Amino acid sequence: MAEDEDDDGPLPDLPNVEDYDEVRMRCAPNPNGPWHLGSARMPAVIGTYKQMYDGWMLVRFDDTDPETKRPDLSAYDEIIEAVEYLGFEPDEVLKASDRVETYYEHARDLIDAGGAYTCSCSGEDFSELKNDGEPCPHRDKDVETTREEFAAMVDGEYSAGEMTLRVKTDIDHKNPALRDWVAFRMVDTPHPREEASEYRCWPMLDFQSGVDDHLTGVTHIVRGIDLQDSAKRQRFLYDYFDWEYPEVVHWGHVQIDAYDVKMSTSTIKELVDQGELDGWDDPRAPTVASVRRRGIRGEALVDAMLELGMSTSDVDLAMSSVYAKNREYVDEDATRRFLVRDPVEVPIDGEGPASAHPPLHPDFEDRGDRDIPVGDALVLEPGDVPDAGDRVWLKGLGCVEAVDGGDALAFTDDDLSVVTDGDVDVVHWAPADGPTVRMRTMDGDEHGVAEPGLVDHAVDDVVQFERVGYARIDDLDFDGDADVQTYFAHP
RNA sequence: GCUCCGUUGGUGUAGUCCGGCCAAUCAUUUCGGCCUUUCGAGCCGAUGACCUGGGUUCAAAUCCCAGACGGAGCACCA
Repeated sequence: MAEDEDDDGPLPDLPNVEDYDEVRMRCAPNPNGPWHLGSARMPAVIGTYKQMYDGWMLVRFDDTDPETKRPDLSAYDEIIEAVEYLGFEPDEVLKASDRVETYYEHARDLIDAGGAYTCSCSGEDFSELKNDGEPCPHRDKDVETTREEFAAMVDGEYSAGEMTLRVKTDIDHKNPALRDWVAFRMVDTPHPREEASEYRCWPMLDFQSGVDDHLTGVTHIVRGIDLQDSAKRQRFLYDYFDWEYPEVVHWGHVQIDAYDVKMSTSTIKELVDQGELDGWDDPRAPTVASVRRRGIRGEALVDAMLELGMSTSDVDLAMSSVYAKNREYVDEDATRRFLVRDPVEVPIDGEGPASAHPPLHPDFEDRGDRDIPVGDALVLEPGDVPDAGDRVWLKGLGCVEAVDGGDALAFTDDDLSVVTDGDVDVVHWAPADGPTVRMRTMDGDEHGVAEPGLVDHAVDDVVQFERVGYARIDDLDFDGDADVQTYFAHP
């Protein structure tokens, strides 16, 4: 890879990079729950830009709403873990709820600059005036009164809804979304973090994030189109403070196919609470934790996210694209194993080998062979059981024919040519007394019997169940309804 | 209603700023073939797209106008 030049990297260039000594970016999640897959796009892109430009990345928890987007105390760590799983390391981690005093200080400065006023209008009243381009009666309040009332807000002397601090922008700006927006409001519910539980006066995102971006020297902001107007609102703030606004790039929303569950933190949380999902890492949940548990590499997710590019239109991420990327990472290390789902037990008689020795990995013969005993009965998947008189080739073992009206199998003396000629299908199989397996998939749990060697793996190994697909070994000491629990990744 | 933004094959993307080299790139998907005692990988091949209508021009995916469709914001959410 070329080191410099615009030799196309994995992402389009950020604007005006040459104007800055260092590209500094932030990933600003709301810790109101663990991450869904869409959230992974932010660290994937920002982390990649960090690598492209040898830049700096901050993870800043924008946890300034203790009520409607109430932080989940365990989500802070889970989000950092998710970032690391994706392969990135934040240079710094901040929590907005630790920085409330800083926001207050800037609010006071803004008030002194004549840039804000306390307002006791109800939401509806203000909205009505605003939509007509009319100032509210509080707009011309003198600075001293605003100072006092803001101090009272900070002291918690108002209840929710009674008082706000508004930034004075342009009350008849042609875009109604930009007119005199709220910078601080009262929240009665204490913040779940002990350290922040006394605050009642909380900044809104546009204020908090605007101040923090400047204070942390952020040069490039990457965010969703839902925050398109944010930059425009914050520019008023930056003008009052005489700050330079960072470069901004917006992208569209991501949808992910293949899931029945809506990709929204609140929806997933609800399903988990109701027990519809077995936690955030349920394979049916469109979450980072879920694909991780399935053995999908963070890098694969990142690669697929990067292919979505940076367009502002909404995009659909095909999980097949994630799977394609993941195969490239895991195939080489994925030991081949047999797993027979919905096993049908069939006795096997006649003369034949006592065991089979297919390779652990066909591309790496030097890794050795498996040892699969045959016994007097084996299991096949229902669709693989031959009808009476038909033959199948038991992979690694040999050709068998259905005898006794289809109730048993007997070895034939056919050689491999029957397979290469296309007359006989090759199927996977397992001894009937092999370890039982529960395999969790996006479409529900499957049960099966595997070859004995499966228990020799370690947790977290990704294996390839031949003719089934890749799966991660999850629990070798499973106390549920099987000996081993696995999570299916993808074909 | 007001204000932004977007629209290239099934999916995503390149190209659009500075019109011609674009009968449109790459990836994925799907389907064939080769190889293979699975699946995958690998190799070969196929299907498949410039939202619509006008205009400018020798020439438009690219510029202009209009429209359609889609998304976002107009919160004391982030």
